[in-house]
Amino acid sequence: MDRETVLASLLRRLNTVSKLDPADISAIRSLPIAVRHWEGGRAIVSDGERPKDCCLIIEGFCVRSKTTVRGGRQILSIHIRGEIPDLQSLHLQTMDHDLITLVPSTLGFISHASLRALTHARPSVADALWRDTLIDAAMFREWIVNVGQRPAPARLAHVVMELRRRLAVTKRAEAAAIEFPLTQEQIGEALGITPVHANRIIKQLRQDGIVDVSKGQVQVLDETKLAKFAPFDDRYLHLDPSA
Amino acid sequence: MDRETVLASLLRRLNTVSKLDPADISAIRSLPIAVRHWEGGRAIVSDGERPKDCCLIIEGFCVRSKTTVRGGRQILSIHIRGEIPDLQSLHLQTMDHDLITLVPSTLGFISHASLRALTHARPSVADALWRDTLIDAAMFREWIVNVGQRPAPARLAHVVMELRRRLAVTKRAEAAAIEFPLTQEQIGEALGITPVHANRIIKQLRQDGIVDVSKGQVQVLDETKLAKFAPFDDRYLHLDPSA
DNA sequence: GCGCATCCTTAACCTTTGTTGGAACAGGTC
DNA sequence: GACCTGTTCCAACAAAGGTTAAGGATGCGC
Repeated sequence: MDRETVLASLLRRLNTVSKLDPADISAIRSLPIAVRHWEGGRAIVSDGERPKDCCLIIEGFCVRSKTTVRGGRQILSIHIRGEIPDLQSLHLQTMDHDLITLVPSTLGFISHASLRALTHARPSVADALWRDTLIDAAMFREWIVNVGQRPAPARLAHVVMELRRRLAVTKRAEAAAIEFPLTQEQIGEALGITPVHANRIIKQLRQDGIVDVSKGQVQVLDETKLAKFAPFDDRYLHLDPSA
Repeated sequence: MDRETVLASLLRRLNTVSKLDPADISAIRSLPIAVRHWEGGRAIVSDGERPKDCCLIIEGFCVRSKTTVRGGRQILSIHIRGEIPDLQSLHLQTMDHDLITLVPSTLGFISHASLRALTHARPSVADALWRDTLIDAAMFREWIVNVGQRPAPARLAHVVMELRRRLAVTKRAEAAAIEFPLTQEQIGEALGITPVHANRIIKQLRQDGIVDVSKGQVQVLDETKLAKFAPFDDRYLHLDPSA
């Protein structure tokens, strides 16, 4: 994997979310990044561990999740390329959840040491990364609303809308279909429902002609119906650095 | 309200959560803080606003919440004294949720300008505040698990356990009772259930001799039963700066 | 003391979601 | 081809939680 591509995916994300000046960008460009490939369905870091680096997703999909004592698993967020899903470990040394690949992925590891040196040398880069973790928190807030307030079918539709909006930034959301590499069991874990019920609502959304969730992707069947069924306001994603 | 008391509540929180050296502490001490009193049930900042300062809770209780288009309200977190519930607005200019007092409260407002100057001058203070916002996110993650995975009675017990643990840090959790100034409707909004159902589970927990939620407080009826009913691991609160 | 508003409480009924168990299908391996 | 394993799909029944409606308590203002 060529270093220019790696940096491009990182910088695209940071640039859409914050304003970076040329000096910041060149400082980020000189960050050492160790590229590694990862199988699908494998933990990158697990609950209780103390990682020594942060993980940039160069290509692929990851989820973060927590497991309860009763064995239930809750998916907390879905991550796409360009994101650093465990940036929080920079200041929260011990993981309180798992980070897992959904599909075979290319990852870039950046040591805490080099990140800390960078943030201390350049407060404006610290601000950008800080902001990134705050957007993470904003997405968790919306996820709470999703699980707490919406009926199951609307929950699924909302997750689809969000992922679609985020993929659009990376220029990879084709008009009507997006990648969605979750099994029905994982969809259940994301929405706080059983896999059986996940299957029911997927069927229902398909029959109602709204979206078709299958084979690792989502086909939007009717844009208008979807927008009506799951009203989506992307403000919480804070994609505009000046707003 | 005497300035020393104000600083004490802020520093206690930051000190239990991060390691601050004497120079950091004295820099924080010189932060300008405008103290104001607020009625109960009133918004401090609302969704869509662009506040110019952050709000320290000196005395009282606040919640953060989001309202859906269908009118449902979801409480996202409960905040106690010493906390800065909208620290995130430092880098996320536009609020994506509301911050509301539950009871008459004393608040300290600290301008974004002075906080930004401080974090840029002292990277270690920036790290401490950054860490604080990351703990915020960790609490949201646990809140997602609570709403997504646990049956309603266990959800309530978990919220009680968490608040109890956090109040203990401020030395105000008496052995068997804690302040819990939420109406049953608000409890429902926190747990993602209707007020009627909130009433049902409160009754059940009381009858089962676990906790008694009433009159703005929670009485723990049986410590052992509670611990068994709602196993609680406080790791996600990241109260130990070195862990 | 009366009236008003807010909160707590309960009951009956209905809808959504969970549980159990099993069939059908695909991809991979021997 | 036969045999895995993981996934999708489905049906019947049970449990949790939502809805509606209404009565009782409590505190506050007048």
